[in-house]
Amino acid sequence: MTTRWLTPEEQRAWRAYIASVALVEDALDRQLQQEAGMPHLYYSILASLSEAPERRLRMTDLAERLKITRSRLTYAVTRLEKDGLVRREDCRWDKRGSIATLTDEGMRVLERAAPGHVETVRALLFDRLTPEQVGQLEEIFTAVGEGFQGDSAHATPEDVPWRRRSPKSCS
Amino acid sequence: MTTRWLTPEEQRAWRAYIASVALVEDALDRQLQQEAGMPHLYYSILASLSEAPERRLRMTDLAERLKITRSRLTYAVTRLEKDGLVRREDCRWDKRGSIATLTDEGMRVLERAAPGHVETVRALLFDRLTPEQVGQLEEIFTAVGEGFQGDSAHATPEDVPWRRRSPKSCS
DNA sequence: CGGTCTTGGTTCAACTTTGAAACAAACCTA
DNA sequence: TAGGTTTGTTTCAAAGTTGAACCAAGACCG
Repeated sequence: MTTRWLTPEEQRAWRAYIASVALVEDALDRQLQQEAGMPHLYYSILASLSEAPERRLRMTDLAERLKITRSRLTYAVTRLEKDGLVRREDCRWDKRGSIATLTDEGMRVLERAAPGHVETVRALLFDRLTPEQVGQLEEIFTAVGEGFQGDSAHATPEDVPWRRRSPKSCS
Repeated sequence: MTTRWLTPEEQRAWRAYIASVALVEDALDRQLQQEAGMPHLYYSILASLSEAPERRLRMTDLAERLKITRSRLTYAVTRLEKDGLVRREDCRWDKRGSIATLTDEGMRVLERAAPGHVETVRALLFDRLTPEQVGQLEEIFTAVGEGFQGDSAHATPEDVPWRRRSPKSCS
């Protein structure tokens, strides 16, 4: 089929999207780097752990929640562990497993950083949207996210290196 | 003021947004890496140049359009130049200036990669949205983008390292 | 059991990004 | 026009990311 180029409307939407997303992520990274000494992803790792039962999560589960590669997570957790914000423990049920646990110190850092982070998210995003737009935002990205369920929906329609595993959380 | 935490709706929207944006960017990067041997940003650089008059743009202008730091752009252009897709020229009007020009080879690479890229953008985003949602998407991110006009709207409300310069395009 | 395949994590090298510092050329301004 | 400031760009080291390769340890199967 001959390429279905973007319509003018789609093009405008795409450009606005690309530009703003980059700006928002950068601003978030800078804000957290300043106030908590870590990039947004690292903050998200702490946040995810804080919400998990016992503040613990297996590496693979954590990687999946955050939609990042295991390799990237390994690197990040190693750093957070050095900073004393996260601790690695062995999984007793599965000796291959490694469990990341949020330390008390990590929890404190997270709690200290949270207000500023939320404030920034508001300033960048929600304060600029109407309540209806917030709803639309959710619907749009929920729909987009669903495109990644099960299949890859991109590049090579085959070879997907990340498959969801069974939910044996081992906690 | 005590922190205005996110409401449940906002929280859902935020999470859907964060997750999907990451997935989309990753998918885009992989697709372009496979088909064109370069990440999305590099493709965008070529695309921006291709639309500029004479396919030339000053580094700073280019950086601004793409919302990236000059340093990041320098690195990227150096790579693209090595690959022969972009050429650097001196600006005659302002000897400090450096102008990036898309080479014919760069144009060819861009044209070869474009169909696949657009197809991916569709598969990931537009094919999953209704026409109304496309409109909403544009409005939402246009609004968000406007938050970055002139002020910094984030982290340190002062020190903004990027100011818009006068539009002497020097072409 | 013994062999094989899969899964959970880490490692490593190549690449990219970041932010501060360094430069050099324009621009004032007294 | 000398001296100081701003602007355009690059450089450099530290930090982060990527993807392939590797190493166990579970799971399966005959």
